[in-house]
Formats: sequence, C-alpha cells, structure tokens
Amino acid sequence: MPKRSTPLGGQGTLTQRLRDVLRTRILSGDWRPGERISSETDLSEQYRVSRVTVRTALKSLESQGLLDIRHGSGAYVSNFGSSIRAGLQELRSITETIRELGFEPGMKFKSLQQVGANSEQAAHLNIEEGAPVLAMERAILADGEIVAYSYDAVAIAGLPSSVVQAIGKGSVFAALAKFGVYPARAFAEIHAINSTEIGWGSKRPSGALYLLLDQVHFDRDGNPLMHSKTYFVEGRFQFVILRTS
Amino acid sequence: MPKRSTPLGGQGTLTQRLRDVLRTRILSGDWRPGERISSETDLSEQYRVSRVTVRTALKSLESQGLLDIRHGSGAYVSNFGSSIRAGLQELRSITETIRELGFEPGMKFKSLQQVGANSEQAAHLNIEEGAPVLAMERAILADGEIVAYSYDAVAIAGLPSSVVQAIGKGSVFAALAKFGVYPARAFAEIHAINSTEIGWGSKRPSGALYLLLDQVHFDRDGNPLMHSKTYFVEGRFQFVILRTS
DNA sequence: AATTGAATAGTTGTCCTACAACTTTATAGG
DNA sequence: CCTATAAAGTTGTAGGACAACTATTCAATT
Repeated sequence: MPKRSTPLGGQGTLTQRLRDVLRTRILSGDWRPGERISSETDLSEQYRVSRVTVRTALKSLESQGLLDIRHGSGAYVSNFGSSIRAGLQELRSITETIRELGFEPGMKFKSLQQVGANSEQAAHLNIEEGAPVLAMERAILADGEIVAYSYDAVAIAGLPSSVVQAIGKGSVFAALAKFGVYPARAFAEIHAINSTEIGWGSKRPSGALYLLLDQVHFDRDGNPLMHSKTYFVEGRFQFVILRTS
Repeated sequence: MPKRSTPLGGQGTLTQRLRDVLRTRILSGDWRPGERISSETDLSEQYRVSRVTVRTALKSLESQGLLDIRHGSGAYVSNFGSSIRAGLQELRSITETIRELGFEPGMKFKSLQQVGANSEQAAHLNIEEGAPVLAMERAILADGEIVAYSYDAVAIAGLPSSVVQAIGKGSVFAALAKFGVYPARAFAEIHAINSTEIGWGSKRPSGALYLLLDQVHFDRDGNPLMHSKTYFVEGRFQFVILRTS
C-alpha cells in the first residue's frame, strides 16, 4: 500500500478523493485555462497512487468539462474552468454554491411544517396523496439579497422528527446528510415564469420574472426524496450548462 | 491484439466505441431500469477487450447518469434511461431533437447574410469587431407552430461562401458538418425573458415569455464557432437536465 | 422456527508492469 | 531555411494480481 505525502483527505473512494483535489487545483488556478496539467505519471508519483487511479479521476473531470484529454499529448484545462462552478449539471446545495461564488448565503423560512402531500407532490415523490411530507417555504439570500424563493417537500417516511429542527438551522442537504440521506441525482425541468404571486416579504424583488427549477431529488437507488420548486430571481443568479456531444 | 466477435464498429477509441455499444444496449432495453448489467469480467470476455476498457466505458456511462456502479455489487441501470435523451446537457441540433420528439421540424428565415460582427458577437467569438460573420434570424417550427426564435452568428473565416446556401436549406449543424466543422461543446447561459420585442410574423405567440438559451459553440480545440441566442416560447418546449453529484 | 454469525463466492477498486498508438520536440541533412 | 527522420514524452489498452466490499449460503445458537 503506497503512502502519500498529501493524504487526500475527504470521503469516498481514492479516485473520488483525488478527483476532488484535482478539481480544486484546477478551479483555484494552479493551471491556467488552455494549459497542460501534469502528466498521468507525474500525478501518479506526486499523490502516490497508481496511474489507473489518476486516469479514472482525469476521465471524470473530462466528462464534467473541466479537462480536455488528448491522446499522446496530455490533459488540458478547458477554457470554461472558471465559470463552471455554478454549472447546472452538477448537483450541489444552493447554499454551498452561493458561498463558493464569494457571497454570504442566508435563508429565511416562511413556513416549515409537516403536512399532507398535495397531488403534485404525491405524484413526484411516488407516495399517496395526503401522506405526510415535510413542506417548507423559504427565501434564499446572498449577501442579504433575495436570489430565490423555494417551495420544497421532503418525503418524511422513516425520517426522525428531529430532522425538522436540523433543517431549520441550515442547508437542507446538510441536515439530510446527518440522517444518512444523500441525494445522488436530480431530474430538473426549467421554465420561465412571470408572476406576481411568487415571493413575499419587504425585500421582494421589484420584477416578477423568475427562472423556475422544478426538480425531484433521488437517492442512489432511484427513490424520490424531495420535490423542489425553486424560483430564481432573473438576473441575480447565473445558470450555465456545459453541453457536450 | 485480441479479436472480438462483435467488431465494435464506429469511430473513436476502443473505449468510446464500447461505450456507444453499451449505451445503445441500455437505451434499447437489453437490461431493464434497476437491473444489474453483466459484470466487468463478463463484458471484458464478451467483447474481447481488457477490463480496463470496460471499466472506463462504464464509468463514462455512469457520469452520464445511465448507470449506477456499486462497489462489490455491480453496475445497475439507472431509472431515468429513457427520458435522458432530450436532456439539455447533450449537445444536439434543435431540428433533430424536434424530430425525435415526434414532431415535424421546420424553419423560416427572416434574414441570412454576411455582416460585420457587433461587439457582443465579437466578444463571444473571439474575433475583431466588424470582422465578417454569417448572421441569421430564424423562426424554428414544430408541426408548423413556432417554438423558438433564434439569432445566430457563425464565425465565417475560412468557410466557403457556398455554406450560406447549404444552411438555408436545413439544419445549421448539418450544413457545417459538410465543411468539416463539428461543434463539440457548447457553453450555455439560461435566462428568463419577458419582452414583446422578440419574434415577428403573423404566427407570433400571444405571450411575451421566453426561455433564452445564450450559447457559444466550440470545436474540439476550444475555438469558438458560433454564437447563438435562442428564445424558446415558454411552454412549447420541455427542457430537462439530469444533475449528478 | 427464527435469528445470528461465519464462511464463501462474486463484484468492483486499486496496483503493477508492459507495450501500442499518438504527439511533440529535437536533430541531421539537404 | 526547409524537410525528413529520430527520439522522447504522453495517453490508450492489455493482463494479472490482490484488496475491499456485497450478497448468499449454511451451520450454530437461541
């Protein structure tokens, strides 16, 4: 078993940990866009892992659009590196995304209670109508400014009631993680919405134009965990997608 | 050099060819959603490739959301397999997407001419302001109904003038392909737009609400090829994204 | 009978070595 | 200066081995 100088902290498989380290290095600018990163052999020696592990990690970053690997030449930092952080295809907590973009995330609950699922929620979560769900209405803030309103419903079956308190204190993702629930995938639909019925409070934006992200989160096994309708105030959040063929 | 019974036709690396074959098998229902596919060793023997190649192909399909690989257990077909095809993250011609969704695609040009690049186009295409570009304004139809208005600019340097005629007859992608130009990636920004300034003609939709896909297409080497602002009429086109962690 | 626990076989994760295929750089010759 | 060739460097694939994890089987215990 090889020992490594930089212990590759974190969780997950060795490849995943290495991938995260390399992603951080790329995003932090260790290599400039268009520049060639170290060769697989070099990285293999540097982190004391096999070349197979390095290759798998690089391939993963390539499929995320951060790298462009060319046979016989090397792996080059893609020219989109800096903007991709807010990429839609990567499933991340909104709170964490806001923080990584350099803002101070915040959250204001309008409601947070256990209710019976309405027909839309029941259909998305694959449960009976009226079955208990944890419903919440939140305003999401960045540096004190409202960037989105979110209407969420968590399938509550099997979750201890203490999760309610945990959610009230911070990120939904972080709260669920404490109870062993990890969203692994989300299936999202995007719409443009123009309505004055959305949002509340005094800091409500003047416009009525929103980008709606209507998504269902699933766990590893494909079981629906949460239905979420998030209305992003147009102009205050930049959504980007890297499309590949 | 191993010989394989099924020759894995197509182009690209061995891994890419195997990946395409396996993706086709998955989408065609060789294994049902949730079902475990053959083990890496089995696939390795079946296609006469090394386990490394099989692993790389499977990992690629996992990052596309088609598979879920579990340590010590196997690779399972994800439950979204059938819906993903229309996903935003896959770069495809709008025309072809419309046809695959079962509609008859159409296109109406308002203009198609060589002009000097404006500042926005110049910035996105990384050329001088005023440099020649092929600009077009089009309405995109599905079954005769307008689903989007698109304002595009192709960096024309090096392209023969005959490409203009080819584009006028059908898909832009198809026309460019004839001249050896293949968009490999696109970087898209999404916005909600409410404006009456968009669109033209008698079949113009009554509403003024659009989903704007503002994207730049790049070739394999990262050179910008085309800037494209496409305004999709809200409600007439469904955009979905699979988000993974 | 039901539950627990250990052994077992099967599968993915990582390692090592080797070589093929491709790209870039260096070199020699004109 | 230009071209062709050689050399070095890099990614792609192969094969074998073992570790780590999962699912199953079956005997022992309650």
